[in-house]
Order: sequence, then C-alpha cells, then structure tokens
Amino acid sequence: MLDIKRVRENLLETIQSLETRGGDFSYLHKIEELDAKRKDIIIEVEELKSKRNESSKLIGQYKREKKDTTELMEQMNGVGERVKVLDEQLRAFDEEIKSILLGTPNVPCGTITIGKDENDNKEIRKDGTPPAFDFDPKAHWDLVTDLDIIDFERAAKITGSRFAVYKGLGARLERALISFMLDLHTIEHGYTEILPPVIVNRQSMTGTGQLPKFEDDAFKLENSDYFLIPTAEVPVTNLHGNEILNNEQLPIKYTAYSPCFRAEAGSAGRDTRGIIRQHQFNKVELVKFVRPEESYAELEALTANAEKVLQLLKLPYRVIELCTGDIGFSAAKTYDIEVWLPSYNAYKEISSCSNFEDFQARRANIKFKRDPKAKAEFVHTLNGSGLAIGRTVAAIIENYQQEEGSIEIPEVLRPFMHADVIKK
RNA sequence: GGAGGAAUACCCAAGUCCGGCUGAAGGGAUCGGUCUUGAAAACCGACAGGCGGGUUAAACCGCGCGGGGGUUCGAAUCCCUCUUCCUCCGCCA
Repeated sequence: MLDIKRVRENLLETIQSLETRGGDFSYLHKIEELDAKRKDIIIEVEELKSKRNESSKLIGQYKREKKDTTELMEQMNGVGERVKVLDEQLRAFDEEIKSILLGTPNVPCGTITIGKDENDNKEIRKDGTPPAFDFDPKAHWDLVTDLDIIDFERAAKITGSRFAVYKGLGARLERALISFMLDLHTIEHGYTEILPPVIVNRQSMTGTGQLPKFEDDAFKLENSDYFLIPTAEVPVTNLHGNEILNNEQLPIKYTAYSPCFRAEAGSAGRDTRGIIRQHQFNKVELVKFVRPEESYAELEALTANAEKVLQLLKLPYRVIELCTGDIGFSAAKTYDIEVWLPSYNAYKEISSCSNFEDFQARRANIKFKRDPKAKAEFVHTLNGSGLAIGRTVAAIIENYQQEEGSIEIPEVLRPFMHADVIKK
C-alpha cells in the first residue's frame, strides 16, 4: 500500500511514476477530495467528543457532590446521535480511501528501465552455456513419460489438467531438490527454515498484495475465508504482521519450502505441456525483513543466493532486470532469473526476486525501532524463489539428458538422490 | 462436535458482581540517578506503545483494557457478536 501522505503531498509525481507501469492512475485525484472531507469530519467529531468527555467528567463530579445534573445531561442530549452519524461518515471515507490504496500497485524504483512489456527488460548477466547436443534433444514432457517418472494422464484422472504425479526417481528428484536448496540456504546462506501453513486467511493475502485485486488467481476454500497459498511468501511475510521488531533482529532471513497453488486464470493455452505451469507446484522461497537503507543491497544478495542454486546444479541461466511495465503489483524492483530450457530453445523464468520496499510492510503493518525510544518505522520486505522446484526438475531433465534418453544427475544432488542417473 | 473457564500496557497482575476522583493500582523487567574502587543490594526517579487530528516544533485534542457493535451524559466494568487460548468429554494422523 502506498503512503497516503505521499499520495497527498506528491500526487502528480506519484501518478506519473505509476503510469510508467502502463495504465491510467488519474483516479488517485479522488483521494485528495476524500481526504479533505475526512479531515473536516474528524475536526467536527473530535470537538464534539471532547465536549462530551468534559461534561461527563463534570456529571460524575456533581453526582459525588450530590449536586443536580439535570441541566448538564440535557445539554448532552442528541450529542451521542450526532457523533454516531459523523463516525459512520468517517468510517465510510476511510474505507473508500483504503480501498483505492489497496487496489493501487507499488511505485516502481526510480532506477529501473521505463518500458512497456517484457521486450524492454534488461539482461544483467549470464552464466553457463546452453548444452550443444550431438543428437536430437527431447522435451522434458516426453523424457519423463518415457522414463515413467511423471504421470500426467493419471494426474488428469484423479484431479484434472495441469497437475502431475511424480513417481520413483521423479518423486525423489523433487524431494532431493527441496532438501538441497533448504540445506544451501540455511547452512551456507544463513536463512532460518520455516515450514508454514499452506492455507491462510484473507488478511494475510491482502498483506502481501494478492488481494483484493487478484482474487481470481487464488484457490479459495469453500465454507471459510481461507485461501490456498500461491507462494510461501504469503505466510512467511505475514509471520511478522502487526509486529514491531527490534533493530538487532534485522535483517531477518527466512527460507521456506511449500507447495504453491495457482488457479492460473487467464493462462489457458500457455505452457500447456509438461510441468512448467501447474496448478500445484513446489517451491523453496527466500524472504527478508530489512532496514530501508539496506534493502537494495539485500536484493542483490538474495538474488545471488538464488543464483547459487543454479551455479551448483551447473544449469545455464541469465538474470533479467524487469522494466516498469513488467514488474508485479507489489514490487518496486524485480530481477527474474531464467534457466535455459532446450525444449523452448529459450531462457524461462525460474525465480523472481523483488524488493517491495515498504509496500507490503504497510499493508501487513510490519515495523521496527532503531532504538527503544525511537519512532517505529516500516521495514522493507523482499522475497524471491530459491528456486521453483518443478521448473528446476524440467531444466535438469532437459539439460542433463543423454542420447539414449537417460538423465544424468547433477553431482551436488547425488548424495540426496542415492543415484547417478535416471534410466529405464 | 459438546460442556465450562479465560484474554488488562514489555512480563505478571488488581479492578469487572454494584458504570463516574481507574485517561488504568501493585510487582517484575528496563532506563536514569544516589551510595560504592567497581558491582550487587538498598533507596530515589522515569516508564503505553501505537494510530489519527493539530503545530515550524511543542502544547493540546480524539481513539485505545483481545476484535467489532450496542445501551448510557459517561463503559475495563452492563448487553450482543466474533476471534484466540486453557480444562474436561467425544473423534482422530
């Protein structure tokens, strides 16, 4: 959520910055008007309440002194009703302002490229070289079916499309990657492991920015106001919702494995084959809570932590800095890490690392104090995939495939796999 | 799922029956001071944070006793409702 003060005081500039995302944000002018009305009401109602408090106190005193209070009480007749009416008006204005702000995306970081869509994104760096096969490489969906390690047909039978059943060494590869990534981020990178609930309430979904705008993308549970999480970012960021942290606690670094659930509304026809785009997938997430002045350095570090996974797996990848037209709703700046996928003959997103600045912190009310007497300030939050497991499986299967259709296991995974190769 | 009990400031805790000098006692912790070579102890002092309005900044004002609503001139206290926790019963990985 944007700071109402910022919107109020730098309205034109804020609208201009937001419009680099594409779209029309002139509706924010309405906030000015609502805010002015709100203040008028506050001034009136608080004066009334102040008078009422004064009289009530006096009535109490008179009663103790056995004096007559009829006149005082008559004076206050009707004040309660008027206060109630004004309070209700105030609540309505507050709600309207909040609903506008909750539906407004974050202001992009000033340093990123102003652009329309993914074509304007900037490649930052590349690592590794795509493998040169001296045979016709297959796509992962054919390889896994031949090897009988992922079963799409039975997944469709028991649930529906865009689900997968992992089997044998396929299931173990998924599990090995989860363990490998969690071990790396906890033992080597200093993150604390969290295993969160995969069902959260509306407040949590609003805190990180999935709601109210993107309710169609989420799986909502019937008979409750609960949602399946689209990413561990939601429960883990909200872990410190409505808290004031100590300076010494920061930066807080969490890593969490969780299944992720996405309705993929509006993605019909995209990535229909294989395990690239599923309704349920596994992911190891990285989440940070940091002091504002450190957040951009922490974004570099977080991205490097995610890249390290690909480096150790020896998978070719590149890092992209998203332009203003391509960053997500809550983000101020985002790096996408893209892994080489031979079947796409292209790099495909496997991690998205973002600095949300105080956007999520304001929604979820996450603050810190520089010292015990200081005023509480919002923290900055960041997160990134470290990495999406399913897409990592696809990348390993395709990049490590051998001519006869077997898959070599990356060296770092062998202790977790208890195998060097997946073959028929 | 059934039956009871509870939620008060950083922590513990009084007050709730019987509404008004409780804009929240007391204790602990913390911070500052006296004493001491230093520390401990003892003693003295500070100590609700937050949000909103207001101000150049203050002062000041409003809201805060789990959340929301109601009754009243006035609510920690009465009424309704929701949430969370505890105990017992049932069910259960």
